Amino acid sequence: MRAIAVPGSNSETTRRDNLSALLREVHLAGPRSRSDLVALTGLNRSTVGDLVAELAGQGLVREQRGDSLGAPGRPSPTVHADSDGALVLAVSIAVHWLTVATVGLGCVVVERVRRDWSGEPPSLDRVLGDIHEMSRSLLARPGVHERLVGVGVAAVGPVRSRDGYVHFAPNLGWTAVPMAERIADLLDLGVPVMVRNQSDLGARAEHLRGAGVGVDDLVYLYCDVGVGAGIVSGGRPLVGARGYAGEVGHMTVDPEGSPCGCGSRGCWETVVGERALLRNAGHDPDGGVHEVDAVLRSAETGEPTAVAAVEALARPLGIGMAGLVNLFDPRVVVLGGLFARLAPLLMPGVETELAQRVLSVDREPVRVIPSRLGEDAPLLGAAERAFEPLLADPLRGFARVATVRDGGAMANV
Amino acid sequence: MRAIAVPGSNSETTRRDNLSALLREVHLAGPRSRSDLVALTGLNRSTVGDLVAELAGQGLVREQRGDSLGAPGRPSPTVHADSDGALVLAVSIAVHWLTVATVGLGCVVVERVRRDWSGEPPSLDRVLGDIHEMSRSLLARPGVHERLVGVGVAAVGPVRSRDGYVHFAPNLGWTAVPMAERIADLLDLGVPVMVRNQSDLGARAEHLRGAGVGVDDLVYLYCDVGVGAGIVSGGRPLVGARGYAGEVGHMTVDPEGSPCGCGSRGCWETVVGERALLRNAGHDPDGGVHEVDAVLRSAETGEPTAVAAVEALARPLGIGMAGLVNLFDPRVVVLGGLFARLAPLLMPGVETELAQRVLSVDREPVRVIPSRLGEDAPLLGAAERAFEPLLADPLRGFARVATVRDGGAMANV
DNA sequence: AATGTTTGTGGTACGGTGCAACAAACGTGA
DNA sequence: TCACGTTTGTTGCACCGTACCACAAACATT
Repeated sequence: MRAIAVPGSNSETTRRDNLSALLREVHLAGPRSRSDLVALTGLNRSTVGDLVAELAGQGLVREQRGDSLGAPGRPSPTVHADSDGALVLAVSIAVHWLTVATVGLGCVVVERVRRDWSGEPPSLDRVLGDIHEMSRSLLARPGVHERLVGVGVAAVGPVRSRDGYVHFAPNLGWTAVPMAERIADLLDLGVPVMVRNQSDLGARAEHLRGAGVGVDDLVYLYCDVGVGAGIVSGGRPLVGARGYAGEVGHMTVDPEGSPCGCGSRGCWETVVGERALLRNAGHDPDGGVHEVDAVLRSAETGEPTAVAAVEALARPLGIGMAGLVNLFDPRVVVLGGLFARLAPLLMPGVETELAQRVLSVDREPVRVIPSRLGEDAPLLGAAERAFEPLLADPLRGFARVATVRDGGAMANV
Repeated sequence: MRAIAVPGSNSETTRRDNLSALLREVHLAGPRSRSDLVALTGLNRSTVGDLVAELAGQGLVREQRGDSLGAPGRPSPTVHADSDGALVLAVSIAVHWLTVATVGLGCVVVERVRRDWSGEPPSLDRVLGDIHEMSRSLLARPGVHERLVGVGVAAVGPVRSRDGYVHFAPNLGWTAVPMAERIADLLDLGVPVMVRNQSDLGARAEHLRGAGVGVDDLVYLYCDVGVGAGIVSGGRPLVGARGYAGEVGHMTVDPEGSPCGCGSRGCWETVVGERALLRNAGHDPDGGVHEVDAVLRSAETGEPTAVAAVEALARPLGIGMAGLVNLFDPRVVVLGGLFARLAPLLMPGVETELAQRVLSVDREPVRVIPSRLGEDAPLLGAAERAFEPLLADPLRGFARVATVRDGGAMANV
C-alpha cells in the first residue's frame, strides 16, 4: 500500500497549526496587536489570548501594553517575537567570502562576523576551520546555547536537500562534500544543520523580507561567480525532487558555445557570469573580486570598454530571463549578487529583450528589480530556513535531535 | 494590514480536511479497505468509521462487504468512490479535434464524444457550438444534472487561471476569448467552469493517473501543434502568478531564429513543433493531422527523409529538455501528444543531449517516458481539475454557485 | 462624569477525535 | 465441530481545542 498521502488531522494538529500561524505572523510581519491577530486568523478572541499566552510561556513572544492611537476602546496589547527567545546560527559561504551570524526570532541579527578571502579560492578545510572559529566566538555569549534551535548554511553549488550533500562546487574546486554532516560534527550542537544552495536561500530571504515581500511568485537571479536562481512559486520555494531545482546557470544557450566548468558547453553562465564580464573587459577571468571591482569602477566613470563589457551581458541575460519568465510566470524578477550591482547598466538591454521575447499576454510587464538585501540575502535566507522547524511546530522546536543533519519530513520546505 | 496569511484551524477545518483526505484517497487510489484507510491516515478506527459513514450518506462513497483474503480476523469492508455519486463534464479542445465526456468520481469515463476537424482550424463559434451540442446529449441522461459538480476545460494557448481567460491562441487564430465565461453562459449549469491550458491539465492527469503516478516532481512536455509544458513540483502543479507558467514553447533557443506566431523569433516551438516536423519532411507546415500521419507512417517504414525529419527534432528537443531538467530537477519527463508518438525515434538523440547537458550530480539519470494516457491526458486532467473543489470540501461540493467562472480561492490549485 | 466602543477574561457549550471494552467475523488446530 | 487467537467494526465516554457569551477593563467623546 502507498505511503501516507495526507495524514489525518486532530486537535493536536489544530493547536500546532494555530500556534504556528501566530508565531510565523509576528516573526515575519513584526509586532501585531492581539486584535490584529484575531482579524488575521479569524480565530476567536479567547482562543488567540490562550495561544499567545502559551507562546509567551515558551518565551517565544512577549506582550507589551498597547498604546491607544486615538482610537476608542480598550487598547490591545502588542505581541512581538522575542528576539532572545530563539536563535539560529546562519552561515553564508560565497566564493570570495564567508559570513557567520547569530540571528534571533524576528530575523534580528544579533552578531555577525565576516571574513574575505583574496586570491585563490579557499580549500574546504580552510572554510570549515573558519566556520568553526567564527561560530565559537558567537556561540560563547551567555544564554546562546540554550536558545539555539538550528543552523542554516548557504553553500555554493547544487545541494541535495535530503541530507545537505554538495556533490561538487566547480567555482570552489570542491567535490563530494557531505556539508551538513561535516558542519554538524564540527559544531556538535545537537540542533539540525540545514544546508541549501545560496540562490535558493537568497530567494527565500528576498521573498520573506526583501524586494519580494508580498509577492508569491518570483524568480531570484543570483550571480556570485556562477549563476543560479531561486524560485518562489505560489508562495513556496521550488526545490525539485532532490533539491537541485533552479540551476539556471547550466541551461544551454549556445549548443556550440564555450566549455563550462560543469562539463557541458554553451551554458548560460559562460556568457553572463563573473568570468564572462572579466573576459569582456579584457581582465583575467579568474581575477576575482578585486578585478570585478575595478571593472565596475571603470564602468561607473563611463570608461567605454568597461561599459561595453557590462552591456554585453545585458542581451544574453535578457534572453535567458525572458525564457524564465515564460516558464514561471513570476510577478517580479529580483536581481541579486553581481547582477544587483550591475543593474543600472544592464536594465536597458534586458528590458529590450524582455519586451520582445516574453509572451505578451494581458499581464502587466514583469518587474525586474534589484535585491534589497544585497549580499546578505543568502545569509538571512539560511537563518529563515533554520527557523522553519520552530515556526512549523513552536512547542517542539527546542527538542534536541539525535540526527542533526537536516530533517526528512522538512527536506523539501 | 495584510490579508489573511494563514487562516486559523478549528474543528470544522479538521473535519473537512479528514473527509477530504479519505475521499481523495479512494478517488485517486481506488477501492481501499477501511483498515487501510486507518493505516494511511493515522486516524482512529472509530473516526474513520464515522467519516466514511458521512461520505456514504452524501452518496460519494459506497461500502462493500470485505472479502477475507485468507487472513485471520474480521474482514474490513471495502470503500470505493461512487462513480455515480458525483460527475463532471470534461472538455478537451485541441487544434485538430474536440472531445467532450462525462466523468464520474474515481475518474470513470461515463460517456464520451469526439469530433475531428479537417482542413482549416475551426472558428471559435464553431467550437463553442460543437461543445454545446455534444454536451447536451451527454447531460440529457437521467440524473446527470443533479450530480454534476463542475466543468473542466482544456484549452489551447495560455489561460489566465483567475477567470479562465484566453488572451490568444496563435495556432487557432483566436484572440481575447473569455473562455470560462462563454462556456458557462452557453451551458448554464450553475456549476463552476474551470479552464486551463492543455499542457497543465495533461501533466495533472499523468501525475494522478498516468505515467507519473507516485512521482511528485515531473515535467510533462506536450506537443499539439505548439509546444507546452505542465510542471508538477513537490506534488503541486506549477501555475505562476496568473496561470501562465509552463510556456516552454516560447523560450528563445536561437536569438536570430525564424519568426514565431507569438511575435518573437527563435522560439523552441519553431524548431521542435508540428510545423517544424512537416517542414523538415518537405510537407506543407500547415498540413495538419493528415500530413503528420503521412510523415509518421513513412518514418515507421524507414523512409530516409521522414526518419531524418523526425530525428532532426531530437537534438533541439534534448537541448531544451536538459535546460528544463536543470531548472526543475524532475524525477521523470513525460512526453505527451505528438512527442509521445515520435518517442521511439526521438529518444536516442534526446538521451545524447541529456547525458551531455544535464548537470551531472549524484542523481540517477532522469527518466524520459512516453505518456500513458495519450491524447486523453488533457481531457482527464480537466475532469480532475473539475473534481478538485469537491475533493477539497466534500460536504460543500454540491453547492450551486452564483459566480460560475472559476473560483478565487481555488484559482491556483 | 456619563456614555459608547473596543478588547481582555473567565466560564460554559459544542464539535471532533482518541480510547477502551465489547461484539462480530474470520482462520487455525485439535 | 468447537475452542482459540486475531483483526476489525461499534459504542459510549473522555479529552482537547475552539466558539460563544457575559462581564469587566481601558480608552475616546461629549
